[in-house]
Amino acid sequence: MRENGKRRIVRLKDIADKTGYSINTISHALRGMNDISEETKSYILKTASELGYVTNSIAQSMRLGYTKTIAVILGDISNPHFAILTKEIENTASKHGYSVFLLNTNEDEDQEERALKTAIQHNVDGIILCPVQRSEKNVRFLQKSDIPFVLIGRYFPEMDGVRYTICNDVRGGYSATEYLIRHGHRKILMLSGPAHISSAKERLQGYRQALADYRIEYDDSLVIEVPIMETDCSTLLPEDGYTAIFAFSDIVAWSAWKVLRERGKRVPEDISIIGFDHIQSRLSLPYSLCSVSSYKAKMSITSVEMLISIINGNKEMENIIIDTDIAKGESVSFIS
Amino acid sequence: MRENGKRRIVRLKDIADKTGYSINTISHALRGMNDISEETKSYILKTASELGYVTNSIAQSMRLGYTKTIAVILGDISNPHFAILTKEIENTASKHGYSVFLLNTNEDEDQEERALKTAIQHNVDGIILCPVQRSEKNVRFLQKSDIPFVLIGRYFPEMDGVRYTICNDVRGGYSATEYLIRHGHRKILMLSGPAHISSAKERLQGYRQALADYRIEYDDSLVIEVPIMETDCSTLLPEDGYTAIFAFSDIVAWSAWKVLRERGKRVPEDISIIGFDHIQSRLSLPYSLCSVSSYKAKMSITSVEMLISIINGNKEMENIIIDTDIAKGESVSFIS
DNA sequence: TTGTAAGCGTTATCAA
DNA sequence: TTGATAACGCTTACAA
Repeated sequence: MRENGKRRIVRLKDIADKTGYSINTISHALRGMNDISEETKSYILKTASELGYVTNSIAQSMRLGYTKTIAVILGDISNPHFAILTKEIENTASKHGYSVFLLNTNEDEDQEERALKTAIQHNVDGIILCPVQRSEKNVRFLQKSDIPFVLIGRYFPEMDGVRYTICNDVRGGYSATEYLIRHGHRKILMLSGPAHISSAKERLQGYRQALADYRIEYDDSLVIEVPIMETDCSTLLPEDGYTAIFAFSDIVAWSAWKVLRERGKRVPEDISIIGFDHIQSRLSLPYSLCSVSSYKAKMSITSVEMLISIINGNKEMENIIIDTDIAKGESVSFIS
Repeated sequence: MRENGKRRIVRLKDIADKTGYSINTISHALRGMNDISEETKSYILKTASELGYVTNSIAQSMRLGYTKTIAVILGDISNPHFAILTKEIENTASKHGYSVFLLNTNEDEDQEERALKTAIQHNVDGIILCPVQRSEKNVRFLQKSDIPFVLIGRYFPEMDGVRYTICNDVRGGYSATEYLIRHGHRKILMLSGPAHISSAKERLQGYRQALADYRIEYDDSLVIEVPIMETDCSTLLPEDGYTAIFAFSDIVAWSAWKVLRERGKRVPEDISIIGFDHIQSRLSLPYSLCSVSSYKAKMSITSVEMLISIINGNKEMENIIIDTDIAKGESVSFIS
């Protein structure tokens, strides 16, 4: 199959040579156009499959101007939350005939920039991006490049014309906090994400709003910022001063639970915990973490469909803000 | 930036027109070749970046015959084990200048076939595949297509010339079982994976080997096959007759733990559990599952480097079988 | 119903 | 040091 080191790919020309028809006829026949006689068509199809022909979409793209690929660019696919999103995105994209380039940013702005350039270089038709949000730079660059894109999970409130699919983080943060308050908690530790990330900021905002509504004084020392790529918050978790924790993500929540347990504290008897993302929707674990569920499948499907719609020239897109729910779990109890 | 609906991509020609040089000169300058004077070069580079030029790798591929892309095809990226592998693969690939297409098979042979064809269509330079293994069909097809590929995590013992990176599943299964035996267990339930999957078969083989070595009679009824895409094994788990469980994967192990807990059994006091994959290397969880650790990073890195080596024409590749270790956890105790 | 030729954006060959 | 031209494999407009 190899000739002088280079892989021999079967081309239209090979089928043409074999059948005696022209390249054009082969092309038309293979795409089932109705200007080729049934006879010739089936003869060509047979020969093509005998030779093991597959469309060369590189050449096709060259001619047609699109690649039927999208890029999915996010922080870290090994984070279950992103993994679940990506699964649904790939699935939906594939249903629509699109293939997915996967690129990690590791939440680093430079890597994000490189990822975006890689995507553009490969002529992807569109990009789904969970932005690092260190600054607006990379998204501005994207905008200028005029490539269709959709943000997922995070957005820039001040940027106009940037489409996004997010969940209602303010509401989610609010209901998580409210849920704890209704269980009698008043000293609620917030393990927040970095302030430059919109979802972190808005969950915190929801937290503060709930405190205010329930006339609980906001205490600065009860808000701790956990780095976004951190999986172990042992050094960050205060020894005491709170009866409940609201964590920015399930990853952080589980880690906090682990640290508490190592310190001899019981969950939920001593400390209640609520997380965000509900990764247990995919992962069957013995102990259930109470979590704000963000409908990952819906978010993924919406973002793909939104992107494809933009690719197809639709200018008037509504941003999508998906509802959240409390997924109850044993990590929260009434205060004793 | 858009003209009549189509995105305007900056081409070499645009830079040529702007600077007055020929396309050839631009191309050489941009690639830093030393047959262009420094003056012209820097002038061209400046203009290129002003216009926002990025290489069109589609056109480049067309000409050069390679795409600098690889496909990663596996069962389900939302499975943390695969997610971690994929993260490392993408990271390593990117270091070597390759971009990654992500394709899920959902452990279905037809979807696998479609994924392979999609990959080939997009002219990937190589494929990393965790095969469905319903049959040898798709891998035979791959072999015939002559595209470089490497299997990861699973292999076909009877197929010659198919390169793979796996962990030592027999040894892993053996040491897991031995570990339980040394903790006094003799009635060990094996929650096995489907028999057509090599890793499942070999872990089971290790289990049987260990039983034999320790003179424990093999009991057919203690081996249960859990479907590979199953995340909930509640209907499959026997009520009693065992004091320990060896699960094919951590996913299954955690699920079993959950079911046991729902049934009022304590882990490890009543039942000990050991899993496989050690996904807690990435995920901080309060309760630690004892698990066979399979060095996912090493496996991923090796598979990428192996693939790239094959792409570069290396014919003599050794298959890699990676060692396993027991990652201790509180889910196993001495029998009481 | 089928064939010819141009063109997508790049790189390589050869000439100036 | 720079420029003209062909070629990669495909689709499309037009010709036969």
